[in-house]
Amino acid sequence: MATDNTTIAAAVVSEEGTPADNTAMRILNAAGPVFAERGYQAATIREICQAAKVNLASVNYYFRDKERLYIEAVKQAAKLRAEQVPLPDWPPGMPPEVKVRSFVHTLLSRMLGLQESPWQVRLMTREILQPSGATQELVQAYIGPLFQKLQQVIAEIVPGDMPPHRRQQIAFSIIGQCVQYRAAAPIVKLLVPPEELASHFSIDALTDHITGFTLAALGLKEPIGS
Amino acid sequence: MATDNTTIAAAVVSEEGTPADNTAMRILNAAGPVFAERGYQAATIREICQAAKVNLASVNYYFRDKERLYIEAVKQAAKLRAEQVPLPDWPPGMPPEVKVRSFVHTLLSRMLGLQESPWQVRLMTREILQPSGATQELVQAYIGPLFQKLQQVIAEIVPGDMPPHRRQQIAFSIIGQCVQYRAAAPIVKLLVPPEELASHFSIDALTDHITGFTLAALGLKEPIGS
DNA sequence: ACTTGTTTTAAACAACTGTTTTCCTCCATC
DNA sequence: GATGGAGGAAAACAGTTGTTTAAAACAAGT
Repeated sequence: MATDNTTIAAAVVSEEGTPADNTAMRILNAAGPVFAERGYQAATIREICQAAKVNLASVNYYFRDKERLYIEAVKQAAKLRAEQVPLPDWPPGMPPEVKVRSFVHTLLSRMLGLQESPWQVRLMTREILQPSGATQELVQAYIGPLFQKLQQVIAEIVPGDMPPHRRQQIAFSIIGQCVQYRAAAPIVKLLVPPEELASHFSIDALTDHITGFTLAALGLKEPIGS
Repeated sequence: MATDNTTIAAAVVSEEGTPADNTAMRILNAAGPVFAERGYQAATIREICQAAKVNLASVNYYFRDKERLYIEAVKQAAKLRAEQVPLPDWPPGMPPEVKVRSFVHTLLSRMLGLQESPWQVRLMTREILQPSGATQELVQAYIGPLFQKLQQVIAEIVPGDMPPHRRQQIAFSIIGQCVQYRAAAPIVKLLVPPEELASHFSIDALTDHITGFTLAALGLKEPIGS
């Protein structure tokens, strides 16, 4: 017996540089993209096992359920993406405008990939929109720290006596501006002419706009209309 | 035979005040909430028929497929929601600040319901995140007009020589701030203490914040930090 | 070599899915 | 009154699903 309790993931992911050759790891790596592509229900264990080149029964052997496998896949997606695009860490004395900009850039880079959004992000987006068990850990490991760090940056800008809920609203305003280009990507594509998409809705162009919009709202920059 | 081609919906929804007692209409009304709740794959025809109190074969009789039924359900959700919360229409001479505010309020009201978000919105959110055929019509009938109208309001504020892609970016910044409270609702609930949620993240409170943030960014109002 | 516990495999299982078929009931038309 | 087509009801169908079983293969300890 390999699966005794909740420490499945720890045993599966094991220590750092796993060559990912053991069965459980192969399953986990194959499951992420499939879940991201098809969604929880439409994804079949058979497809995952085929992609991982393991036997059909392996999923139930190593991860008890389809659901447990899904949760582990979501958790690993968050872990991977946070490693790929770590939160910025600035030396002391860095001006807040720069922090906001790099923060926005990090957020957009996490959401949108270089080409198309990576499976990790698509899987997490799915989970966020339709919570199914892994949301809480997702927030704790991935979104929570990000949210806190953003609030710290905001606190450096706004007056000290501003109530915390206002800082949270501002943080959500920044996050919301970034996130939608992932969540509503198909719609953005339908609303914006394709030639403008490439030039003015790239990560860098959007970083410019969102940073400018936000800093203007906070009084650190001229308003948008010059 | 009742379903011959693409004019199914027209025949089903028929003229205006349908008493919704005919079988096809009962199915359509029952399908929306079920699809919104479970998603396309997890929703079963049997559950829909049971909710509509019609025979199992009726879905395939009136709508050919499960997929056609789904598309019709999405379209009707957009139609219903647009009727429930129509876009604002202002008399000439109304100052742009007021237009922005009422627009934000409308957007938030569409997204968030009075209590919890209605099934129409949840279904549309699903479709947007995972396009499956009805997205295009959804954009044309529901999101497109909204986007255009918002750009008109923006055009009244910003300088006339501002390139169109900048107006689009601003429009997305406004929409993004609103939409996330629907798309990422479970996460907002996890990040914000519940007592603050009710008081400072209601539709009215968020309207105040987002309007203020946006108008400040556009130079129509003082920056956020007083 | 033999035992012991773990992993892998192929097959089977039972439940559920969308869809189709078959039959029955109306009800208007000739 | 007979006829025919449309609407509805129940059953059956064919395929897929997650999961389990039972046997085989393997690895290591003695």
